[in-house]
Amino acid sequence: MSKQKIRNMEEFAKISGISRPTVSKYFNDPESVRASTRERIEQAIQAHDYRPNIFAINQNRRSTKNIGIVVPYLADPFFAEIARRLEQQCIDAGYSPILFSSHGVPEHEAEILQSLISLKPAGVLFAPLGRSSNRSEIEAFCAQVPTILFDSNIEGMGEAFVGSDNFSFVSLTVDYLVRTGEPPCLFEMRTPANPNANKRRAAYLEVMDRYGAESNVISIEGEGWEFEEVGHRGAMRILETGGFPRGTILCSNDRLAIGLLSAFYKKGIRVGRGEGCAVRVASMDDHPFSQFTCPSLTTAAHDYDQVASKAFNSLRDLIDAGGRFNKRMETLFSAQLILRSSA
Amino acid sequence: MSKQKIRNMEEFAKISGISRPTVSKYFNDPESVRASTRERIEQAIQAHDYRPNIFAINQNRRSTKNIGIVVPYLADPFFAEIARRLEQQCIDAGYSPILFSSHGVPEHEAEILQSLISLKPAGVLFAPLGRSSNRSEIEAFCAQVPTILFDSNIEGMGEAFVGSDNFSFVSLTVDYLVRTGEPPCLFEMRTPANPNANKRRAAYLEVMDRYGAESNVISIEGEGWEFEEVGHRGAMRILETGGFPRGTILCSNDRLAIGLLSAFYKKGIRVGRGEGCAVRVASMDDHPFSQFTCPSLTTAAHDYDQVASKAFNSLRDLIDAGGRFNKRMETLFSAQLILRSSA
DNA sequence: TACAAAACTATACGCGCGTAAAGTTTTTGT
DNA sequence: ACAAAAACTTTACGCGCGTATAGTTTTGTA
Repeated sequence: MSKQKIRNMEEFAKISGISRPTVSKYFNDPESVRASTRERIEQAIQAHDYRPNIFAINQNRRSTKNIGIVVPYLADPFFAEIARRLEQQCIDAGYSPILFSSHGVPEHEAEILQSLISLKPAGVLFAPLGRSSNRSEIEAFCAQVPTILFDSNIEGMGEAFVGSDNFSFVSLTVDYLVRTGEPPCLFEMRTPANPNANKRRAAYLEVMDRYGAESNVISIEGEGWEFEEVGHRGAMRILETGGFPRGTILCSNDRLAIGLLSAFYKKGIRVGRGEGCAVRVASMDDHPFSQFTCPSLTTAAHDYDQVASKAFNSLRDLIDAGGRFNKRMETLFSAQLILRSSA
Repeated sequence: MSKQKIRNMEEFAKISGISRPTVSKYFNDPESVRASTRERIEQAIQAHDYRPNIFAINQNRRSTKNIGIVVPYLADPFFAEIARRLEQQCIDAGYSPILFSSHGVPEHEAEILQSLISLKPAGVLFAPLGRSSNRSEIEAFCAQVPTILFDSNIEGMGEAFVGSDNFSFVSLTVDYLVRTGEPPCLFEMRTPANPNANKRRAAYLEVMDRYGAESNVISIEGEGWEFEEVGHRGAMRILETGGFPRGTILCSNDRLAIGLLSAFYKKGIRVGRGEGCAVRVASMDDHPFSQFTCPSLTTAAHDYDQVASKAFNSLRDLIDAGGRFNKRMETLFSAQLILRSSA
């Protein structure tokens, strides 16, 4: 540290012996000043620990170095994980990520978008709630702020979409289940919050058809984002009223599977591919906890890193392109089959 | 909507027919202007959808309406939950919460604090990493920004601490286990990230002593915040080298217990209080997923709502008091025993 | 050594708002 | 109905920085 605290760039410029406009130039892009100048400034920064006032910087700029990251439900470790990767990408590239969770509530989502506009972000990485989202609100937002959608696609919204190829999730798992046993029934929510679930259902029907197998969709009731609870309750009801129609179940997502497995456990029904197992369960997402379910969950994994990288790079391109793409691109990454004990 | 977009408060004032200083006064506190004036302004807001420039507002203010929320590891649903409640409290009180996760990395934590200073928050709700935190960094931060610690206490840091009473977690669970069976051994990490773990160990030793029972602490190796993984690996090693010393295990936290239970499952050892169960497991935290473990986890629950409310209200008091308390207060909430199937 | 290009300095203005001071209008209480 | 209080309007300045312009110094090159 040193004597007195510096109040503003004027003072800092004086102390460092460089003119204010040049100092300003440095903070906007250190490479834009002569190496010797850069050194002197950086020495002064070290010595006096000065940072330009972020609010004054952003006041005039049409856009800032902020990047908004919006996820639908942060208490879901899947989103926490993907958000973590996105944050890191932003920081590495010199942006300031600001993280928001809609907490499963459409009104929160809309409010988040509203306040994001005030923050004049350079761009936004946005995973919408899906079905319950306020479409017109999102549309208005995307018209104002360069936005990349990820995870949940909403047709036509944002300048691009980056996510996972739901068809590959289903075909990989169904293929494996058929190859090693029998075609599965599908365990899902009747009114899923997330559009991926609908795509997975459609994929299931198509894949089963391709195998010439009869499809069998079990749609359970339940609203909201507490999927484990919904899966558990739904499974309990089924187990108490005749049971599942097949000994092989494909679960629409891992959180639902966690609830399903806990129901099987409670009923004393052994799940797995080994001896003495009554039922096999596979699922989709490779949720961070799916490794520790009982039994551990055979699942199709998102490529977290690829999705995060591609989403961020797309946003970067979008920012460089001035906020608009000629064509809305959709990038889908294939799933990877993770074989564990449940199927 | 209406004709053209309003650029600034000057224009907005003209259109609404109120002078700019009065409009400014309104935005600082709607109650501070005459009801009739308020109505005219609010009508104009509705009509033209104007919001003052947040950066210009914050530029001059010594502190803003921002409240920083910092948690050590957001991929842990426990912190996601508590963060959600804190966010809501902030919003309800008219503040803008800004959420950060240290992602288990001390350097990130320090950087977060640095950038928080730039945001001139009215206050910060801070759950530090604990052992690995950079103490002097945190100390310097707390000297500049009104800060309330929660969840993890670091002696002397921040103006107050709000958390859970670790002793009650241990005494409740041990008491129950003793009453219905035998005194437990303690399953924990040797070098826990979080200071609560140390308090729980101390409480365990004290409580066991009080019962005249011999304590037995099993400290497993492992670093970082992937507690499930650590718990699983640690438990597997123990099960493969002689097994646990007692048939009753108290786990230092639920995430560790999730790993432990998955190890028992893998080894075909039945956990629970019922017939044919070889071992009972209880734990602490009431992690959002502990309901869906196999078997469901008997645990001591945090009072999420109380902790969140008290932490926020303390911060509010702190802000009202000008950023300093005369005395550093520590508030601890007692645990509540949640009986499920594992013990 | 000279000379153009690059990088700098000095000066000045504007951004959108907070806020103070002085004067004017409206409201309130009696 | 009237005075005091409250709320308002007008005017003006400052915050910390981006950025434009014109002039000066440094750098790279021949």
